[in-house]
Amino acid sequence: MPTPPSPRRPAPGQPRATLTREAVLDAAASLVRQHGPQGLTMRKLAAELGTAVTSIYWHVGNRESLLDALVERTVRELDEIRARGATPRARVLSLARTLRRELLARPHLVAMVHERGLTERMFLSAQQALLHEVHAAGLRGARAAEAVRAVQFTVIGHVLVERNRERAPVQRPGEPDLWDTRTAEDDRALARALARAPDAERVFTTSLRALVNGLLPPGTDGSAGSPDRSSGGTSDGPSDGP
Amino acid sequence: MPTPPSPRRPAPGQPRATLTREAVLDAAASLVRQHGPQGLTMRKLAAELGTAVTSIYWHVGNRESLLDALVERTVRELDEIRARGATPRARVLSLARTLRRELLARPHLVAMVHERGLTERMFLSAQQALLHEVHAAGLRGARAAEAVRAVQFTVIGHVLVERNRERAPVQRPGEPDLWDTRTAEDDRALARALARAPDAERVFTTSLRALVNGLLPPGTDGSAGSPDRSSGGTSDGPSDGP
DNA sequence: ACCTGAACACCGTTCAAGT
DNA sequence: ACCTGAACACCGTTCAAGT
Repeated sequence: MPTPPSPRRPAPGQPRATLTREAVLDAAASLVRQHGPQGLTMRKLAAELGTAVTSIYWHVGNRESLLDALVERTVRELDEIRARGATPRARVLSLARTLRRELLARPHLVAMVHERGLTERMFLSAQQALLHEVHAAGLRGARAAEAVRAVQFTVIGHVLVERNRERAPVQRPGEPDLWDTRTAEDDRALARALARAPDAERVFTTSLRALVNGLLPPGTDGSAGSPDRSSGGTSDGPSDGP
Repeated sequence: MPTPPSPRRPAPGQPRATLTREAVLDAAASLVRQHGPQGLTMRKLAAELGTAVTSIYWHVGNRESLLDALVERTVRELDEIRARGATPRARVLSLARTLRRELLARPHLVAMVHERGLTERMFLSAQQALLHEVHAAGLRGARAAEAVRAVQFTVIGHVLVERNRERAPVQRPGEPDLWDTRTAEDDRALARALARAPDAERVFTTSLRALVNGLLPPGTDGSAGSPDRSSGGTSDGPSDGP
């Protein structure tokens, strides 16, 4: 949310307004977003800010605590996610989609959060919100916990794979034949479903909707619209969607 | 680019014979497993091997392609995962558990695979195997693809969170009260289910079993509710691998 | 074919010294 | 309170020179 409103233009050697900790963090975050943590060197950062390398140390201590501050900021940003929508179902979907978008917007920072063991902390607010909706939909106890986790892991998994495809080597056209021959085993629809590289957001929304339909009990939501699936006797696991 | 030298066999017990590419990779992998990629410096590696820093360059080119080779090796190792068990259900579970174990055994290397966009490639073999079982259980087309992805994402999600807990800051005792007050909302069982830090493997197996029960159509498997496994030991995975 | 030390450019960090 | 350059230890990499 806090965007760079800094009036500073990076003109190396040019005197400017006083250097502030916020300005250092902004410039550092920008470098990390573009080139990852190893693209952030104290000397490049100083050049970007037009100061001496050593000035930075006064404001942020050292490189490690600078990265820590960036991580802290990221956690705080992800913590501000709120649900939107009328029904629990819609609100869960909105949470998942927002989560996905925010994670994809800062992959390097998210990776740094993970390295520092703060992934769960980062998800805490979203987890609480998911929990609230799942509760509102009627789930309790272990069932509710499972549902929250399922959504969370699905988001993580999708983001991971998407992020991976972005930086994947060429492979995109040659990919299908990994699946064709006997791999997909006489099931062409499956082969396509697995090998295709379509609109990632659509795929995400679709499979998440299916998951939510399987997880949440029917009837809490007018928009359910799908014929109820019979699950055998005791089994109550998530079914599919449309 | 330097060509790979002939596969000469170094004396098994002896730490110091002639320097070989394999020996370099082994030592490098060991350093990465212990301290992560940034713990691998060419100079430390040379010290470890008892050679001059520059000798390494003859065998592996440079640091970047050394890391590439490590990644390649990791992908190859994860590619060797095989299913075990009698029923599709059991085989899916065994695949997931083996996958989890192998991923947890080399978190840094897995992260490097991901950075290079090879995550999907690394999962390819497991994905094919999962697909085979899901097919055997009777799923087809998009349903089968969804099931494979669900298992895959669940494994990834669990490994991510587990890994995260390992390196998380203290927080373990203070964690529950994040959930207590109005967070878990009058549902104490839920609060405990979400905040607890119990045997991670058990949690994994339990939620995966639930997922599989929900995904696979009933009737293909007689052992639906069998209370067979209660031992804590890791009993199913093939301990193949280098 | 394999190994070596010297040398270079870059890095994070400290510190005495400035204002 | 803030900023600075010099200096140090460490890094990856190149290269001419050894065997």
